[in-house]
Amino acid sequence: MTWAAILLGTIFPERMIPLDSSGSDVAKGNRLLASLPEADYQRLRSHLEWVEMPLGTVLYEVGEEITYIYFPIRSLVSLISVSDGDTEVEFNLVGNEGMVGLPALLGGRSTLSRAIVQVADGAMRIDAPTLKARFDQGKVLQKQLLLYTQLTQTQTAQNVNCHAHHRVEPRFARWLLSIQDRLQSAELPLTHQYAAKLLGTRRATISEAVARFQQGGMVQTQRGKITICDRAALKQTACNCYALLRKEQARLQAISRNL
Amino acid sequence: MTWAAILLGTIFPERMIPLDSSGSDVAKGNRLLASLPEADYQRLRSHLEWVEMPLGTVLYEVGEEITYIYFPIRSLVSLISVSDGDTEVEFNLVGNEGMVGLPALLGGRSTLSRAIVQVADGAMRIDAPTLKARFDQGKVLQKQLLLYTQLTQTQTAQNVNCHAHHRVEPRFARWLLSIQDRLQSAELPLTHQYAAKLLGTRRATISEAVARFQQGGMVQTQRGKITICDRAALKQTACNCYALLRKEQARLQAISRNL
DNA sequence: CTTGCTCTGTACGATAGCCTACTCAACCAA
DNA sequence: TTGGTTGAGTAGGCTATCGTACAGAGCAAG
Repeated sequence: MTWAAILLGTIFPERMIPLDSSGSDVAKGNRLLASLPEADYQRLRSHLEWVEMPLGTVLYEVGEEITYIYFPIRSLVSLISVSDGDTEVEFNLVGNEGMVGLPALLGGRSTLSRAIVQVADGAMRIDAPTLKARFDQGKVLQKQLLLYTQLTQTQTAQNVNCHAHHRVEPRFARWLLSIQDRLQSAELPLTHQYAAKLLGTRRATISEAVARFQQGGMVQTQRGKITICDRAALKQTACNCYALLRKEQARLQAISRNL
Repeated sequence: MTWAAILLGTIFPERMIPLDSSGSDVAKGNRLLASLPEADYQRLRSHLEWVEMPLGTVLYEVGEEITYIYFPIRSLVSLISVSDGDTEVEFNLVGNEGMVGLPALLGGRSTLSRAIVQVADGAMRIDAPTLKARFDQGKVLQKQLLLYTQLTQTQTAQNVNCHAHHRVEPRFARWLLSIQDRLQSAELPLTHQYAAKLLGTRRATISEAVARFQQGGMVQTQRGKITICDRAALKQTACNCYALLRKEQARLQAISRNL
């Protein structure tokens, strides 16, 4: 972001929201923002600012006060639980369907997890206290964000089940699918090392799974990139956590739309 | 519950709240209720009704509308995620520090999990729409329940980590400790079979772990019962998820008290 | 074109936890 | 006392995954 843009942003904050090729509001690229009632959205709009998020950016750290809330657009953010030193796992994945920074709304200010950019691009961000103030007014905005809270809770719970009962291969397949859903692209920029870390397993195990997927014609790979070729076959391989969560997400979003 | 009690309850609902030996309100045996501002609590009081909960009672089922919200007292409720047929895992454990039925407040009405009584005794319950109406008024009641929501989210996320990285033995040790915390009793009524199901493992694996605990003098066992003898040693064996969550729980409860 | 770094393919031994299944012990009811 | 039921100890073979490790391949910078 240039200094000019920052200055413009200060004086005319809405100028900071870039327009996409069709001239429409890029912020609507986040489906959670897009689904807000237009009046609520307009009230928030001037507080939203576009930020670029390079790979590996830490949006909040364990125990650190959350100052901004992010609505990813074409980017992907992993929520990671850390226990002993370097043992991490992803327990939630946020793309254009959600937001990062819920603990700020729930009142805890910080949390035991880390939010880190897994696929680089941008997000709309908003000052946490500002959004919290709107949230605390109740109304539809609050109800929608609470439904999103329930969705993340459900996803996390399903991940417990998945880690307890499902083998790496189906879990990995599910994970690839859920990334594709959030990115709306078949090219997933990830290294085996990184995937292993997020899935809580070894790199070698991931490499072996990738090899099998490739043999089955489900994916193609290049260095640092996995491209999904056969979504249907991958769904067959994935555990049914995938289907269950998709359905539940649809249900909750339907409630959200009818508020 | 006798018919007389039910009738009394209908006419004078507060009569259904039993008094403990010291003559004080049993409902305060639930710490979440006890921590509410006295005014909020008094407004809820007449809607709260005491229920006995035998072992195995299902408080809500997968996909089923949640009609009551429960505040356990001397009882323990497991929240269970189900995927394929009979593969289950506990992703959260609720005792006198919490409540069962959050999805009713968050707006989803139902959820993908099951709530089942793991240690029998009682609970105060309230009609879900009634509590939701109070909740939707905002204020301190809402803020406290949202903080509790964050706590459960954190616990669930930690469980993902725990299942991904920790062996059965430390996980089991942690689980025993967290049960004791919630029951405030060293005698834990559980069968190996049941523990195995909740921890997502085999009965034999639990039996072996119990044998080792017993050899180390940490627990004593009788048929269907595990008694904790040496809490300190058990803490040594448990993974540090235990310590992490205890600390976070204390932090969130401190915020809650100062609202 | 070389150098160096990161990503990936693959291998081998070790093992925790799985599946199955049999036996014995505790408790309950008749 | 007896018989039935449920909980607990234990065992043998199996395998997915781990830990570690090494070598080749892609890519960027000099």
